[in-house]
Amino acid sequence: MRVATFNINGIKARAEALTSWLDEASPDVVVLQEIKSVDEGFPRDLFEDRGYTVETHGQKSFNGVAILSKLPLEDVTRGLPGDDADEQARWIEGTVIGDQGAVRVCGLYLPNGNPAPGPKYDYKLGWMERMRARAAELLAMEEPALMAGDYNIIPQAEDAAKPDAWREDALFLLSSRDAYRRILNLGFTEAFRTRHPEPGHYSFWDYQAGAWQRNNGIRIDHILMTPQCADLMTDTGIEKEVRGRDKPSDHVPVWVDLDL
DNA sequence: ATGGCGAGTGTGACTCGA
Repeated sequence: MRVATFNINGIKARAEALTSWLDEASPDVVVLQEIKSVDEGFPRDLFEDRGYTVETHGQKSFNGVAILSKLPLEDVTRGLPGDDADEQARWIEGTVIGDQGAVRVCGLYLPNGNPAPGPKYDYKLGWMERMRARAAELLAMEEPALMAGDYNIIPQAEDAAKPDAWREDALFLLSSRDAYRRILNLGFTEAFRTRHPEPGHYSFWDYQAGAWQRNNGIRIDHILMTPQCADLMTDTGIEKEVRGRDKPSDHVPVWVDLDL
């Protein structure tokens, strides 16, 4: 079973790029971020025609997450627990039933947080505290589960082409990395870094200033797995070349293969 | 990490993103 995450930066603008990638890569499960659409406006036919079950958690203009699954998808929940007043659509969960067992899949779009300091940065750190609570619950179940998405966190200097340029940015501030580390250190395994310890792998290149052409990227899309899930991992990768296609997202897909 | 972009909203020029 292949599970991928992809921040598509707008489902309407990315219909062609996303469907052509799905047709070629054919992942079993994809979590999407920044669909930038209400649920009623999501072009679900595009994906149902390709055999995917579609579950969305959208809002007008911004944010919005979704799960596409070719395998049975059960017990879908929307929203990150812990703040009933939070109206930003950034979290969705579902249980995917594979041939050998099930995995709980959480799709997330973690707040950017800029400018820092400020209310947006406070929201980011508060959101990460709530995510840590949910992550602890997932670990306590002692079953295969993963949290995949756009974390808006550069975990270490080797995850940026120019780390010095990000020192004061909400994606790389020490307090941001601390908050990420507190979640990871509960007992999760980050899929990509376990298999690819060397620097120079990125999942985002800005549209501006020739960032793609200069390979001025950052690695901010991650898949964190519970121990029971990590035991099932057979491979993981980043689909870098997708960034060089027509009308691309500024992010590329990141995936993990599970023996399920 | 800005000279340089792009999407959404909604038709002007703004907000938002990373």
